[in-house]
Amino acid sequence: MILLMSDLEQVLKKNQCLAKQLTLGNISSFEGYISNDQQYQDGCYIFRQGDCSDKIFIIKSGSIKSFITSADGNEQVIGFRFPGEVLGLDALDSNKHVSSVVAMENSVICGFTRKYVESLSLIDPVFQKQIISRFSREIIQDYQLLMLINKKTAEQRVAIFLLELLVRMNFDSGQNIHLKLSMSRTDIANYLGLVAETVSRILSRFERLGMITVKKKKLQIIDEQLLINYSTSSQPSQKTIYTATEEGISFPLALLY
Amino acid sequence: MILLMSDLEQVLKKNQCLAKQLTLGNISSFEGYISNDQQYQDGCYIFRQGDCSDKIFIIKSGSIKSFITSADGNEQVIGFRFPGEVLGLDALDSNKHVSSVVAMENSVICGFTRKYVESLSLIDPVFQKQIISRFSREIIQDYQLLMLINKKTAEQRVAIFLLELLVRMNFDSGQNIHLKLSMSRTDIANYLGLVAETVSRILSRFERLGMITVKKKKLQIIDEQLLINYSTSSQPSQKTIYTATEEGISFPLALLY
DNA sequence: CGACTGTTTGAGACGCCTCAACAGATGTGG
DNA sequence: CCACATCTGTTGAGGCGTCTCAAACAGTCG
Repeated sequence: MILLMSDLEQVLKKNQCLAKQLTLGNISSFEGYISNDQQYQDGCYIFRQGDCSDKIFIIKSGSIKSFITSADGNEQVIGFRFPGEVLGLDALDSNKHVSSVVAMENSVICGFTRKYVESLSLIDPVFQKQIISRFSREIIQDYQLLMLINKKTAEQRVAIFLLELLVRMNFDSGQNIHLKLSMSRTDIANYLGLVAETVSRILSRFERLGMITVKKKKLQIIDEQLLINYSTSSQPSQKTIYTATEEGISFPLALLY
Repeated sequence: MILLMSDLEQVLKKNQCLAKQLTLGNISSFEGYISNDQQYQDGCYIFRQGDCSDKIFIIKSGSIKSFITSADGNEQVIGFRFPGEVLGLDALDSNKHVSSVVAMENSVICGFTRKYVESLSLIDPVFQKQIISRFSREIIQDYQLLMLINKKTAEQRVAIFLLELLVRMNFDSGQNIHLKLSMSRTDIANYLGLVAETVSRILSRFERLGMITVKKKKLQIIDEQLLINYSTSSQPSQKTIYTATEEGISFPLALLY
């Protein structure tokens, strides 16, 4: 029994690093403890819906989209993920992925087996807490997306989407923020429950209104406050207060609350 | 250290019961290991959005709805839950509920503290596995609801909703199934991204077509196969195959795949 | 250079929402 | 017991937001 504990304690050391990694997104300095570290080209699949797999993944660089496909071939984009974020939590029930994940640009992603995650969770309370938090946040994000699609107009959805991108990509608020839309108009539309034409029209409208400039995949935020106003239904001139939380999980979607 | 382990082993016994409970939904026979066991009247809140709490709950009898409220007062029904299902997983990130949960009829619900859950997870691999599976399923359910709202017509949504109810309430397939709609038309509509009038109209239409009968909250399924056909977009006469999974997590929503 | 994909813009159609009126059930007070 | 209010659910008419369809343009690749 004592032998067992000493074994565990060895693994524990590794864990706390992984726990930190999950917490801080400070990924590159924990190479030694990561099993697979792999580069994916633009358009390559990390995994596909139906794949039997017990891995979860953390994005180190790049960006990916995840989506589910229905029997009739319909695709539903579930979300876009950026460095520091986790993939594959949906497979931990049946060891089968229910979504597909594809790189939107050249990306580096590392994976952990389910067994690894479970073992670490059993040993390290901090790591366990982190995993549970990740799950919980994933659920919260889904809730917010649900309300976005169900209750907001097309304009509001696009405005909120842009604001979400801003914080997910860790930009500071400020004037003239440049960001790259790594996903296509079709993907954005699908994610927001719209069609590509509607997204295009609204982006053009926002540009005419002086809120943004768009040129292909290059997007510049000119007037963030105006964008925030557009994202809220009623008062276009009210001040919106950011409820700052420990991590940038959902600042702009938090506008929904 | 040995003392510690013996302490843990004591708790372990309890755990495996709780693990079973989570697995099988065979709830009533594990009274001794459940902390709080509480009765809620129709319309009473189990918890409210914003409540600081670290509890998760399991429904023993009755039915509940969970929803989130936006800043402008908009409500979005997230889901309906029935006996054996879990509530409150969204609070395990920040120890603050992001959704509200209210009983739709007199219900019995028991709660566990986060600490309890975490401790058990650390000790009992089976329990830990169960908790992770629950999280994973919650995410999968959200994905499916997303696709439902984003990609299906109003008729399909209602058809799928009825089929989902059927399996969630553990009815066998068959002719002339009676079930009770414990939620209001407004709640159904909100859940499906519609308005109450649309739901009412579609239910009436389904009745005219001989698929169901509705009288207030009493609903009878006359022709389940026809309902299944309606839930799929294209071919109204194709045979739909149920992919049977271990537990009734999402049979009818699985029609989406 | 042509073929192809992704994006933009316009015109028209349609599905669902909005608004309104009504019916049925339930509860309350006289 | 009835009159009245209230609440949920039903049904109809009209309006609007988004989709559909179509065309043109830009960028990329062979």
